[in-house]
Amino acid sequence: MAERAGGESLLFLTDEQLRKGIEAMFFAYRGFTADPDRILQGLDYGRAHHRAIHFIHRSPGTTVSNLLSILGVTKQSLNRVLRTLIDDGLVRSEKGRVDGRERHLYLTQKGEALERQLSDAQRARMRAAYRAAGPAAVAGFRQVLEAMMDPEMRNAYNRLREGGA
Amino acid sequence: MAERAGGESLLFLTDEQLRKGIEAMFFAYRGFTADPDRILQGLDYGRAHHRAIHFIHRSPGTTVSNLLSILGVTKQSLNRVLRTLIDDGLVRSEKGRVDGRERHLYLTQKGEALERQLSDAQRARMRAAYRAAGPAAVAGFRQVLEAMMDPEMRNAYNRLREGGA
DNA sequence: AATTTACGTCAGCCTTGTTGACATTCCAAG
DNA sequence: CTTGGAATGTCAACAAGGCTGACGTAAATT
Repeated sequence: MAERAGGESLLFLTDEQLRKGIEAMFFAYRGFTADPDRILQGLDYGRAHHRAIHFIHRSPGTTVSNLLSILGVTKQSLNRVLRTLIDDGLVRSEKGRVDGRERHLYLTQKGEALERQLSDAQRARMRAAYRAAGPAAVAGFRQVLEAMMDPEMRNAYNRLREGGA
Repeated sequence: MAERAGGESLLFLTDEQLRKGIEAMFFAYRGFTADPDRILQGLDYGRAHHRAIHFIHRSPGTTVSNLLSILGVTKQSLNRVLRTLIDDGLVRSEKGRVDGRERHLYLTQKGEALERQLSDAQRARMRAAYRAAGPAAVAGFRQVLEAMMDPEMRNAYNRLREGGA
């Protein structure tokens, strides 16, 4: 069943194959977050702090509303996280000079240090997985993930790709 | 930079490439859960209910502790979710006949109906992504995800692969 | 001057994770 | 048989981190 006129096999689109993909996403995501989670527990931080730190590191000087649209949470939720990071001296918030309503966010040295610790751990796992799977598999991995995103998120993702703050 | 003696490019292991992979996982996972989340909101259920329903459907008659090891949460946390599903008539819990301590879990017709609704939505997105990326990309996708799992989770994943309760 | 935008904050709610305490059941050793 | 330990499942209470709604302030825009 499921050979196309053109001869292209569509077996990879069976419900069974799709279910395997769904379960793979579930289990892999657990691995993906496991190492940072381990580091964060015991500090008083959680995954939400990690996400904020990652994207501030990624785009230094980014504004609060920028971060909101990337993280897809409410400002109240983000604010709670940001508050603790600022109070603990990991993040610096700077009033915008061109537009005084905006707050620009930066990691302090201490913040950068934690970011490095977290991303080192996460990259190590990613690197091992990439190395085990090989470059062709990695290309496919990225292709499928991109196709799985909401269009909005794909835009955010690609905007990040292009670069800076 | 980074050509190997053997000639195999290692450019796919740069920190930049790894970071892109990390961000892709983050954004893709959001898409991955978006459709079921939308369905569940308004019913009184959340992602935890979805996970329980998925794996009970997958392995009818599975025990609570079985489910615990797959989901990786505490039994107390799972129990609350299970409680509401049983009370609402989506899941049936049956005392084990060989070992009376165990409870075997099954979806009712109503439970199967919700399962179908949820997995249809999730599969539709997955199918679209798979189709857009093509079979070779899908193979790579699965390879990388498997390599990313904790060994324990990879075992759970593969045990599921083989089949039944 | 009036409105809109960006941000912060207070209050309260929900889901879903956690621990601790406890009941039930099975099994094995005394 | 009985007793104790291990496995299993339930109840209670708490914490993190989502959410909404309401409100305040400062800056920009009209």
